[in-house]
Amino acid sequence: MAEQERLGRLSEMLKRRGFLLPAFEIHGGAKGLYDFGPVGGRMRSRINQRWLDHWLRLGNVVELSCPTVTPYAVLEASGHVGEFSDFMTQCLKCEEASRADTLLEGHHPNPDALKKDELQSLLFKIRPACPACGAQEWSDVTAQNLMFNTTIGAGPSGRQGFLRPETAQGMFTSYGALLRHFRDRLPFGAMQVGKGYRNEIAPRQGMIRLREFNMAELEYFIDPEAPLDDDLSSWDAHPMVLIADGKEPTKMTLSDACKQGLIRHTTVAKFMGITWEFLTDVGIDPERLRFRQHEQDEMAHYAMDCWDAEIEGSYGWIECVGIAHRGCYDLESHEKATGRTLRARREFDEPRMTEIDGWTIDGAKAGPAFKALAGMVKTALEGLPKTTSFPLDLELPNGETVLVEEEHVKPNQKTIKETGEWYIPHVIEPAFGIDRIIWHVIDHAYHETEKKGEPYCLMKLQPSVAPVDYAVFPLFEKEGMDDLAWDVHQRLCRAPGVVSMYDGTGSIGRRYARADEIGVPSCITVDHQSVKDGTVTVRDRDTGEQIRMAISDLI
RNA sequence: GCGAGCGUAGUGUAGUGGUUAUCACCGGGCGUUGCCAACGCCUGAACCCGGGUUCGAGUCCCGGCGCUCGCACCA
Repeated sequence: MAEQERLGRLSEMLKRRGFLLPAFEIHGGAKGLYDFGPVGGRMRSRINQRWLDHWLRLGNVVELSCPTVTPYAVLEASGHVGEFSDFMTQCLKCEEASRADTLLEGHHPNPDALKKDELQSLLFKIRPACPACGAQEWSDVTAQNLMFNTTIGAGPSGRQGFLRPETAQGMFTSYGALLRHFRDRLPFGAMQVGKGYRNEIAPRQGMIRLREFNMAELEYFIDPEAPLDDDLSSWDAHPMVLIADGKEPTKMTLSDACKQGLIRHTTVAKFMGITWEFLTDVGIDPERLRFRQHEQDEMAHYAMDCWDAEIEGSYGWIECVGIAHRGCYDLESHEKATGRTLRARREFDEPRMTEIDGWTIDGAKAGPAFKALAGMVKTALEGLPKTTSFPLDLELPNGETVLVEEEHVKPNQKTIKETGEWYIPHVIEPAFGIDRIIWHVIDHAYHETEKKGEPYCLMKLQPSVAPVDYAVFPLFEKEGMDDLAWDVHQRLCRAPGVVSMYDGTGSIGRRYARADEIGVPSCITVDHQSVKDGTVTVRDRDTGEQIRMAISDLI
């Protein structure tokens, strides 16, 4: 209850001070869409930048920026067209909407795989009871797609497309360029921060479920046969709360979790470590951070392992990051759909020699004799041992039998040398919900205290993500203090990456309070002495302590 | 999507059919003070949108949009 009230006060402040605002409000608002306001906008871009910098440290990761408008074929290949469509039906009595496949569970081995008309006819045949009212009459099945539809181009030549539901697909489809860039050497990664779109049926809980959201994803391509030797020692000092596959939470190091086989791949563990580092770096309380492994039936069918970073805040434990070992699913899907090769080459330590000593066809004779079947004959023949004698009745895979004469064949004797092989890389994907992370950074930074018996609000943001670095105040807007303060402000604004805010209205205490509320780490005050000797006071947000320093030493 | 509740200045609110829509914080100006939401004076700003009932609607009715919660959905 108290938690609810705190959430109310926090939301009110975020709106009032311009962190987060409902979008398009003067037109009545739009569900699931938010503005980052004059204060939140800066914070968002800082967190995005921080995220990119953090992963760039890996040294083999590049940043991409792919379109949000995505052709139908791309998302069909990725499985999103199928996966993100729900077939809905409505109870004719109580109008409750249900998923057709859910209603038919138990009446079909895999209703999820059925097409629309198959679901429709099965639904009308089985007539399952409505979970809400028990009636058995259902409307026609309609497709509800969670992706935003759009048309690329105008008129009849327009192609169907979607706004992307994740940034990942653009990185998979750029695989060729990435492989070239990294000179054919794995592992490597591509990442991007950007918008994703999901036409949620019921967006809820403020920033937690949005229709347009900020996401940051890394696709890290690895050789599945490479040794699992990622160095996890830098996190040995930080045991983390892990919930493995439905088990009880335990606190242990990533190294131990790998040794016990809870985390199935050391790169997944390493990314969990980097994720932990990033989240705590931007201000997430490590005590309210845990990793939960997806249970087998919860995981996408192709995924080999998946760990979510969950953060506790005003809405309970919320999944904010997913670290998934996706196997070769994505590249393989795009390969199948396009016929393009999306592979990497692995050289063998020693060339592999294969001795072949058997039979093959003599093309000049066998070709005219078997015509269309010649290819099949060749394959079948090459499978036969050296000891085979001809003529021979050879049974082909299609059931036909052909008579192979001695003149149709010749010995096949050769040595094949292979120096390596092509394989489809596996992908480990950390996917961050930036909005959810920003929400929790704010939630964890928001402190309600008292000052002289009055409620006082302090946003203890990490300086690296605070929306404003410095607030500059003239103690009073006269006697040259205003001009000097404005000069200091200008000087700070000209420094690269520094955000300064000038505030000359209200009492000095009020201005400190306003700065504290949006988490400005340092307040600079220009007073009478400043005008005489060029020094100012610098106040620390969290301690309130002030030191005096020369303006020239500020930056 | 269904059900319930709600929608009034920047924020939080009062207002059960009848003057110029309440109060507080808030914002701005001037002055006093001169380092932690100070004081005085002045001042700014709202009934979500559309329709209906009525002599008269912030208030009642209908529809839309939005918010919160529950169910369902979703990661």
